[in-house]
Amino acid sequence: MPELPEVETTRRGIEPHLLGKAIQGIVIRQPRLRWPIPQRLKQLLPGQRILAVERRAKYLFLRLTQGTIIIHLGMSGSLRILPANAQPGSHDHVDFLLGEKCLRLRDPRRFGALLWTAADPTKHKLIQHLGPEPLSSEFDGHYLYRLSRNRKVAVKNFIMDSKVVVGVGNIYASESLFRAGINPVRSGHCTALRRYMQLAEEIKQVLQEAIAQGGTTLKDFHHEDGSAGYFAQKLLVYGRENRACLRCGRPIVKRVIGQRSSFYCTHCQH
DNA sequence: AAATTCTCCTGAAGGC
DNA sequence: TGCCTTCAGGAGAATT
Repeated sequence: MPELPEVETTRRGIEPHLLGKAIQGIVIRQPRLRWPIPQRLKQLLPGQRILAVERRAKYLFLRLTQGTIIIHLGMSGSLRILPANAQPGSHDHVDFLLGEKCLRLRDPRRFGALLWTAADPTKHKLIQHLGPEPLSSEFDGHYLYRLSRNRKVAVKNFIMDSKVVVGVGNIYASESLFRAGINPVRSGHCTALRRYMQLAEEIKQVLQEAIAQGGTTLKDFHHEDGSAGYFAQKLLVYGRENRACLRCGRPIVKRVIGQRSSFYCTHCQH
């Protein structure tokens, strides 16, 4: 399930294969993703060059000569660079043809999106209301503390709210809360500044470490060449229900918070 | 306004 | 072995 580190890993993986390349065409085998893939891309794309490959939150931008392609990988999406004639599998929905190579979008669960905009993509309706990037200087403990004053939701839900901060999905929320010693159920407004200071730092650290490891491969995530990420081996609480807490040895608890499974240590996290 | 619930979809895993 | 059920999950939309 691609979270921010996996999307950034994907971006870094595909970027060198795409920069400056001309798109010769697009093959859409299955247009029904989260939103229909615009069919006019078939006319729009041929001849355009890819000028930049950027990321904002979990969205990827392919900046073209005219306009920008916006891609979201949903929870099972992946992008790979393949020979143009590679046989497509059943969930390989889209190919961008780049001469001898192609950029292929696979998304078995089809929660992802592939859109196009002529305007500034950061002003796009899906993008413009997003909170700050977690790795930016704008995001810190003071910021979290300030925004949380009237929020009664669990701190885990609070940091997973993309209007608060982007890119903190279920896995990394659990991990950063464990590292910061905060019980995920604790309500946002009952969490002190010094706790938010540490939490913000742990979020930055866990995301940076995951990017350095090439992302977390649990089920669906693979690199642009099909290889796996290694951060799963560094997870301290996620998926470790009933196993010993790596700090105190007591069993890790699994509980559903806001419709999402959360893993934590009731002894180490308050 | 904030918080919760619903929804999209398919593969994996568990029960019988 | 195979069918059936349940679960996972990002995030917008709908609802309370």
